[in-house]
Amino acid sequence: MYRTHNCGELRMQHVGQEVTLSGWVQNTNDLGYMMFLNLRDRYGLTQLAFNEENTSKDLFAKARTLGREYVVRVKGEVIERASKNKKLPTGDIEILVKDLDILNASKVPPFTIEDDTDGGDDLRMKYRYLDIRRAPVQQNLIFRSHVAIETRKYLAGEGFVEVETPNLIKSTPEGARDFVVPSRMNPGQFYALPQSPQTFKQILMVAGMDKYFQIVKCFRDEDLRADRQPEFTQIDCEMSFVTRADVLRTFEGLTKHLFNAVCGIELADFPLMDYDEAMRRFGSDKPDMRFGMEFTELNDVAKGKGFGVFDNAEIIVGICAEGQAEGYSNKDLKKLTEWMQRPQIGAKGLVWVKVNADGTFKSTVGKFFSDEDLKTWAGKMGAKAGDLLLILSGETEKTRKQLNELRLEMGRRMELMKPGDFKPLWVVNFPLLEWDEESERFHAMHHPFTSPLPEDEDKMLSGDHETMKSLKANAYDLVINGAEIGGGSIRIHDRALQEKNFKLLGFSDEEAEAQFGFLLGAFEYGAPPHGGIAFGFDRLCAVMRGQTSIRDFIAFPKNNTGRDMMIDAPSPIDDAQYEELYLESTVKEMA
RNA sequence: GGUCUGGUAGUUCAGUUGGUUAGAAUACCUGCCUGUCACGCAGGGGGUCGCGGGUUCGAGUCCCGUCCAGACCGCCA
Repeated sequence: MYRTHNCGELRMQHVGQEVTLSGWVQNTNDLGYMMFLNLRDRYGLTQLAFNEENTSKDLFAKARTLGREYVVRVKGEVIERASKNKKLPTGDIEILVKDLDILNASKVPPFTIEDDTDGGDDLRMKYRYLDIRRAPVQQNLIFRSHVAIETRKYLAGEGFVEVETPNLIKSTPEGARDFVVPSRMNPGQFYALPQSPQTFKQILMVAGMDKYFQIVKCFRDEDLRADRQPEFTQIDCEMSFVTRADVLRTFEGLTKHLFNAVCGIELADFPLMDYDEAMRRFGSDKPDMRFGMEFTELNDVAKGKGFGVFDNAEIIVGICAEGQAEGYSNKDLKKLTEWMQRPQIGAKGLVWVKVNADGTFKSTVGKFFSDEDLKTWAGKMGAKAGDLLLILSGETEKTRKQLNELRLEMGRRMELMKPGDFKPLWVVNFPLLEWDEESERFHAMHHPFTSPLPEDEDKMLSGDHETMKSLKANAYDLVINGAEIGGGSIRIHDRALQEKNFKLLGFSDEEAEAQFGFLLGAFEYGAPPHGGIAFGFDRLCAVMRGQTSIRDFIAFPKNNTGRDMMIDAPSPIDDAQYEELYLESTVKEMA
């Protein structure tokens, strides 16, 4: 037998018992006449004690050969400690060891297996099996498991059926780049890994499954970020005979359940906000609602005073940073301006106004605007004495995006994003289409199966650019603390409307038929009205624990070049594999 | 595809205007230590300063190239 107890459960009540424990050596503490050792497993740490009085010479000598991360089994008696450690749950007791088996030796690990490791990311990923021995990483994976289990419980309770969909599917040019898998049995042909099970779940609705879900891996061959991996997990769902309200109610319920069951947090009802409103008030389709600092447009009060930059701008818009006037010197504001001018943000400049306590103003544009003018601005922006106004101008879409970055940066600097504070938001009525400069055509903002709002259906093929831009989709996103947690839509379930949408997106009838003929065909056999949603599971876990990097919630993540550092993938394949797969040698030479 | 930051001991980092034998902490090894728990004390080993080229009497330091890592922009229907 390897153990009677784990390393986290022994307490005073066990004193006197003979126990067997197995685990890893966390550290040794040799005082000469006696030696202590912490034994670690997933459940905690238990101190082992050896001393000259009660330990045989041989056993003591054997204990002294132990190094960090050795795997051992010990038998001994639980005794009360002479000096207790209040920091450990097991700190009242220790094991007086009578028998010690070394189950496996260990090399000295390249970084310390402690909560705050000294190892860098690179090393941690290469030795991920050592990294996962660390409590914080284990806690994240255990947390993730809880969220998955509670998701299944809740959705099963709502009558959802978990159905698996295939991983080897068909490549489509829409959307993200596909990962592609050559088919040996079909020379020159390729599978693609799914970017999402979208079409399959819709087919399941046509098939009458009514409520489907799946916790499913999805794959996108695009560049990575701290919150983006090439393979990631979604809570994917679809429901039949539902309206938007039904979907939102169900998944607001899921979200509340998860926060409650896993974190013990009661969330209030989620507000709804129109996409247009989110853009106007926050310059983002995923506003962080933990703090205000909303946008105020100043076009009507800042134009026509001879300041050319403003006079020629499509929009003049600002935020009010409460109480920040004193904290920012001219030098700080110059630095902030330069931060805004970095290519990543690309603002041309930044206008600032300090509201002084005596009712005067200090600003970059004092030459063009009187204190009376600035007072009007301050009033419009709801500013008080001591506040700092930050104002951008230019083309509407770009300027709002830039001011969004500034709002978030000020929020960070002013520490307005408080840990433990969760502010969910439904963003609804997204545009149906998005103009793509590069290919000079419209793309589906969500995906091509998203239904337009009913009142927009007739306008779909008008051909007028502005009308196309104004079309609204029955699509919705769940945003928590500025992170997009999930998105979905009420789908098209009618062949004619789906064909119309494909046409709008620049598909020829032949292309539509070749790529999505199976779906169009299915729509002809009694497709019910349906809609759904997908949550980014990794991201949800990270946000629930107040973290931004999803890598810490994935057991074996990839680095920012898409490489698995532990197994060293991707890697070349051998010549026989090339031949078997009928791949050209030119490809081989590049690898 | 682009911008920025970094690469020095097993590890995390410092290293001044270019100037003696490249340091600290930690880890590791040895010895001492009657209750440690970040134990303590004494000693020891450990370096192709990512790689290649250049400038210079002299390069960890400056320049060019390159590789690797990270953050971000593009991209992610």
